[in-house]
Amino acid sequence: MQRQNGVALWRQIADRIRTSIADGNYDREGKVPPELTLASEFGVNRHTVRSALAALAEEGIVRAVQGRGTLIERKERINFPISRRTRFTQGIGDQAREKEGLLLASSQETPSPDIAGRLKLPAGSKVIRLETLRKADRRPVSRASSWFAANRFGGIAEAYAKTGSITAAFEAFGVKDYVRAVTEISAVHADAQDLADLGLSPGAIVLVTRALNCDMDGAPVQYSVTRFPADLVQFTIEN
Amino acid sequence: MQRQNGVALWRQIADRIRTSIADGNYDREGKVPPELTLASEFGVNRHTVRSALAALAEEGIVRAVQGRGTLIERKERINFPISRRTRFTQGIGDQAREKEGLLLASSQETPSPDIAGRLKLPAGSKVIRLETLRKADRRPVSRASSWFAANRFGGIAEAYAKTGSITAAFEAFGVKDYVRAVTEISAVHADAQDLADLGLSPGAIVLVTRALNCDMDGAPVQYSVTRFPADLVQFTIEN
DNA sequence: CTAGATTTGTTCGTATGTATT
DNA sequence: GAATACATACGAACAAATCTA
Repeated sequence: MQRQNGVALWRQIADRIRTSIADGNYDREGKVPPELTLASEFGVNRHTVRSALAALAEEGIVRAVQGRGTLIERKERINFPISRRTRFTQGIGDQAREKEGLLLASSQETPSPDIAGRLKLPAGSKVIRLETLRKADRRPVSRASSWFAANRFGGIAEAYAKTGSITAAFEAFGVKDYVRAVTEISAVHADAQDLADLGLSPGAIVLVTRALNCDMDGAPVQYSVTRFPADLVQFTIEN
Repeated sequence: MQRQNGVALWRQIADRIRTSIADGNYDREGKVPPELTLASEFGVNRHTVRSALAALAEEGIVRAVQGRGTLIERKERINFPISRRTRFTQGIGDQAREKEGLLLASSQETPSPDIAGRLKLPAGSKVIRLETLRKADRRPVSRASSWFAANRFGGIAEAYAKTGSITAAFEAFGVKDYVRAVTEISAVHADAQDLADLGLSPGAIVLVTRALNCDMDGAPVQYSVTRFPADLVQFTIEN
């Protein structure tokens, strides 16, 4: 365990305990080992372990009870399958009881060269941008920016706001079906926006997907950049 | 930019600049904006920005030159395609000149329930574990633990050590072809092992894949957990 | 039920790292 | 580079809640 490298010891330890919980290492007992045990395992003071556990308690992952120990409140990650037929709501399935899709903002704008290229738009085209937030069981699980060709999908913001579903909104525009063409996955540290929107703390990890959806004629209909809290989400690709 | 959250300001800023570089935001100039510009952008003191840039220089990402500015030395991420026919060496393709595969260690052991289940092994079976490190242009790009059924692949460690390729090693055991059945992707903070093996600094992000390969009869032949430095690697899924 | 062992909660003090001016 | 304020980390000791024999 290193010191003096810009990341506080207690946060490094919090990260390791969080991973251990997600990996199911403490499933037997349903609680984390005692503070003194963890302290000697990590070779640090008990105060440092306590700071780490306090951070995890803040995140709702554990709950400390005097005399009993530190109980695990929430452990598994939500799994998102990625396939040709990726659908957000279906993907979550029954991994969460309450599912919510919010439209944060929408606007019409001139696309960046990158986005125009991905959507194969002719020069001078406009796009509609949707900013959306998805929650599962009250917790934010994704924050997406999506772009659509304005001439084909004018008014999609209203359709999404009404239904809370991209699939339903597409149907209103005659797109009965669509498929995921490409997905890029990377991971970065949460930025200020992520901290606010996804309710994360600095140093948290965000999984970023850049995805292109096409209609059944192979024409791009949606390009989106979605950010997921990495401690809550993983992806599965089945071939 | 938040303080008091376990991650030093200079490291948060280093992370953001690193991401900006990887996203190509400074491609125009080939260098990072002046320290005073960055300082006012992030709302911090110039000393703090200097600490951040010093850390990035330590990682070999930038190089400060007095009078000229802070030049970008290395920027793009390596892209790994994930598909039914995922092959490591082919995947890198011509994104790197020098490619290297090292066998760090190998052993025969009793599998954990998780691993026995993934490989569909009968109770009491043994497995062979391979610890491998891959480099591209001298930099470590992945660190893998792989498990194989011992009764079918006894001696695969030697075959891998000789060829540096799983595909070649499989051929020696009569597995002419294999396919990727499932890939799980998640992201965590680098642990002590990652810091050492992948040459990362604390707080760095590691992309973790858990992959199952099957032979053409659909029988599992390899389960592996691979860790990639997130600032160097991204994944692409084409459907 | 009591007594002792376990485990978390709290309060001192001291030294070092971080960030600003 | 120096001075200052705050955050981080360690150590020792004791208090309070819970469990166990």
